[in-house]
Amino acid sequence: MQKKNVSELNPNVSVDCVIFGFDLEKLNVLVIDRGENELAENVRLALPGNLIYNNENLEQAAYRVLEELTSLKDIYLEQIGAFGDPNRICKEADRAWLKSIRAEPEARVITVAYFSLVKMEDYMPHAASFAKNAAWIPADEIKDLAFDHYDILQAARNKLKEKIKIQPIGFNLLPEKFTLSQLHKLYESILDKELDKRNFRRKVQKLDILTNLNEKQEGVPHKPSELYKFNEEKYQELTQNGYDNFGF
Amino acid sequence: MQKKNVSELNPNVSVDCVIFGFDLEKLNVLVIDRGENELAENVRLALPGNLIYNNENLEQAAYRVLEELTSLKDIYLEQIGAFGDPNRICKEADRAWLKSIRAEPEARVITVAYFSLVKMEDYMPHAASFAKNAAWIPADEIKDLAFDHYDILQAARNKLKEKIKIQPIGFNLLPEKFTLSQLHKLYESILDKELDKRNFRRKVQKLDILTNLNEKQEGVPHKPSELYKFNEEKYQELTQNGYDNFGF
DNA sequence: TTTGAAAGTGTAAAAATGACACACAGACCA
DNA sequence: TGGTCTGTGTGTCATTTTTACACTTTCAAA
Repeated sequence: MQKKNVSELNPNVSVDCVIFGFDLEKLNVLVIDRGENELAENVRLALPGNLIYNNENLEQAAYRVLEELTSLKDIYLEQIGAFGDPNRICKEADRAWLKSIRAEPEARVITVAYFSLVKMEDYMPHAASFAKNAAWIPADEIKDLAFDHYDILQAARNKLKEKIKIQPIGFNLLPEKFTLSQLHKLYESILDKELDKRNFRRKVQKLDILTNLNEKQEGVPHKPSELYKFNEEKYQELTQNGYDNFGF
Repeated sequence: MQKKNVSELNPNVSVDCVIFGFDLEKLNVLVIDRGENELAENVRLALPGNLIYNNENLEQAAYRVLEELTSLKDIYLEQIGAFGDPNRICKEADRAWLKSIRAEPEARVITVAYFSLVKMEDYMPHAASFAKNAAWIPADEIKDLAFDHYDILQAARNKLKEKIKIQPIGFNLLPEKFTLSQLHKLYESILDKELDKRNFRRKVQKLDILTNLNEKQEGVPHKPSELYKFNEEKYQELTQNGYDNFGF
């Protein structure tokens, strides 16, 4: 057997990324539009992903995919799990598309999915770096995706839901300065249920991980809201001292 | 490229299983002893696992590994995640061992780990079916394992810990009839902390998923305990009606 | 019959949760 | 300039949940 070149692509393992963003109204997902050619409407969209290189680990591969697409680094990233149904590449359109780009639609590919949380303001469609074939789509409006990516998306949403009950990772989706209402809406979007305003605020206050910036929103046609930022130091302090309950 | 035989082994993807058992005292893990030849003490033990076949999905592969080893079917099984560090096969002893069984220690293998929960009584060392090179080892006594299996074991324990806070999967580890004390000890083993006896019992009672069998332990040198069984119907009923809180 | 060992049981204080309604500040418009 | 619109921000009470804590019971074995 020939000596392997360690930096070649592994034909059997890919990573896919569910990249979440929050537009202060609802949860969005960054998807790739593969274009109209021979592709039915419902599978034009796919999650960004790629085969891994033999010399990188899975998480590195996910970061690479993310960075190649968005130029963003230091992003919150977490593994969802592996998806490896032998029939996950069963849609005819997917097979055709694969053939067009790498000519091995018969290969068994298992994929390891990651979800990442991005401040949408850092990667908006009008930015020069925004990939031409990428788009933010509201998570609720996605009805189908290529391959098994719709399943992966649902798994990602569930994982995010569970995770945010335990850790305040939601702050990765918000701008540096945000209002309590925005935070509130974020939790409602992720948990997919209404939360009582006053009870929500009480709970957040008790967590004691927000700093009031003593600034107000400007230009809004109503009473301006106070702005807050996430206080990472305080959070670290709390968790290191064994604080446990960031649950919602 | 030659036509692929779908039932061949995929050289790049394996599954490994963390099989938990509970001896009514502590949590145990089923490990494979690879024997003394050229292997340092700390890496003689490994998790059961194998390469996947190209025509089976990941979960099927995990069930296959489990059944090949224990002859057990219909076991609780859940994915932990994928582990794919390029250096996960770095220990010299592991490379030597791999060479001895399949001669491709250079191949990049990512593994998808599962944990499963087994009633230990169904698979005890003295049974005819018990694999000669397998052994139940108390989870706390395992200090190292082959490859990255020690990391996988820790991930499995964490996953189990999180899961049991949400769902009463612990019953998969107990015999059909069990005492509240045994259940109590199980939760303490998994959560790795003491739980107040009375508070624990009160909580369990409120879950209302146990049936009192109105039988007592026999032959114990102290007040005999009442025996209970897990009431699956009641559990299904509760969960389907949106009951949510099986937390500990 | 005594001893040892685990089973089983209740209460009170503190904390967390859930339900609920109105005054306020600014923008905009007539 | 006064009125309207819109989202912001705030407190309380009843209920449930959590936590901490100690003694009596039952059986086997000595």
